[in-house]
Amino acid sequence: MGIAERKEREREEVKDLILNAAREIFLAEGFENTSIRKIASRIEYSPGIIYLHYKDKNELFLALHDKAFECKMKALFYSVEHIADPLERLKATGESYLRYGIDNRQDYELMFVLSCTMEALAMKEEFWKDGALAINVLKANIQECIDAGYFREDIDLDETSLLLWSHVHGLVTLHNTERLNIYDTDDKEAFMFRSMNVFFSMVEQGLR
Amino acid sequence: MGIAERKEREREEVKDLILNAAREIFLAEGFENTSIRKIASRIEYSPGIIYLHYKDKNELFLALHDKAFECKMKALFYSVEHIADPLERLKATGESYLRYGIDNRQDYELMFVLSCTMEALAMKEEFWKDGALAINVLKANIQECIDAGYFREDIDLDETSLLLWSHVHGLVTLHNTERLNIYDTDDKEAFMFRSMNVFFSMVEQGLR
DNA sequence: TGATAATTTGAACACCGTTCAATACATTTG
DNA sequence: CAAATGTATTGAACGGTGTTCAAATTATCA
Repeated sequence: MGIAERKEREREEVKDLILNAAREIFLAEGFENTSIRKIASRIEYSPGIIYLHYKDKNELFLALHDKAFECKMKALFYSVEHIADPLERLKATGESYLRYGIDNRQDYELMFVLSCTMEALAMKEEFWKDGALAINVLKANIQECIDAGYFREDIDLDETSLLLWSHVHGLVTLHNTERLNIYDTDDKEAFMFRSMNVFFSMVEQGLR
Repeated sequence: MGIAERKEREREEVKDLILNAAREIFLAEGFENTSIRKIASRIEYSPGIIYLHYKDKNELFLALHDKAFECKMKALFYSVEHIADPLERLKATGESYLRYGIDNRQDYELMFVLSCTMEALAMKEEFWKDGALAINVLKANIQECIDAGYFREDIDLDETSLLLWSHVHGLVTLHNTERLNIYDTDDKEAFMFRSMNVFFSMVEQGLR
């Protein structure tokens, strides 16, 4: 029965078409300006088609979220995998995260800010697959730092990972929402990275 | 010339009416659901009236932003003013900030997340009055910690204040956007405060 | 080829921010 | 006091939004 399979394949193709168009518009124009009608007209279908593949706009953006997460988080951790020293790798991860967050605002918003994606997620059971994975890599890295004698042994992996994550997340979001303008600095990015250096030197000394 | 003054007073009254209605709806239903039409109908005026007092929706929200900032930041710093020890006061400030951020999501979003307010601000010249003020209090507190011998003398006030701010801001925003759900904890709030304690113990040891 | 099933459409609904000619009201003038 | 002027407010209209669903189109099967 090759016919049913072809149908299924064609369905998936349209679904991908939608997702890619959505992604393109989203990256170029942001969440607010990515409308169902725009997506539909870009792929030369009627608006209704989207609702035959995604329950609503939230679910479409959740699909974008998942794809970005899958792709970008893997790339992030992969890019620092070669660094043998766990503390150096931890620092490099933070720097890459910050770099990525400010160079890819839309993606970052999709993954870590927008709540429409979380609303869609809450409707599902499979809570956090890739997200949990990323946190696990971070926690493993912290454990390595403990094992290597950089950090003392009694620190909690969850608490410490949140401590690190919230710091870089805070930097990215303050930057991306223009809140760093209160600081009277010419080069905001350099300023952030300097602040991050202070943070890491503090981590190095303070978790020992 | 009492007549012109009365007119002016009436104008201000309507402007305040708008602002208060906007605030009420915003607090109850969030940014997305606060529409010009809803605000107008609540105060029993037509939608057009709002545009006679505010250039657009962004400027209306900037007014809400300014009011929240003026009121809430003052209250925050005032609530810890009595603590003599600078390090203890710094910790208390962080805890109050976190507490406020998660107990008042809408207000927090208004002050530190929404970019519509920043877009409206960018159109104005008077950049950051209250915001800068808040950062200055924080920087002064850090300076006191240096003077009291808690922190070493060569740390940079700007970098360190950003370090502290971005941490608590990160915690609040991760919490408020449901991103802490990746952690398998029952009590997210307690978890955050524990993480913050680790952070402060790290600050204490790492900035000395 | 005709009947049936699956796919896709696009008009319709109830909203949104924003504008602006027209209306309603207040004040001043004759 | 009435008419004329000036000001404040209205609300319909414009071009958008997410979403639904009867209807039209297209593809498969007998």
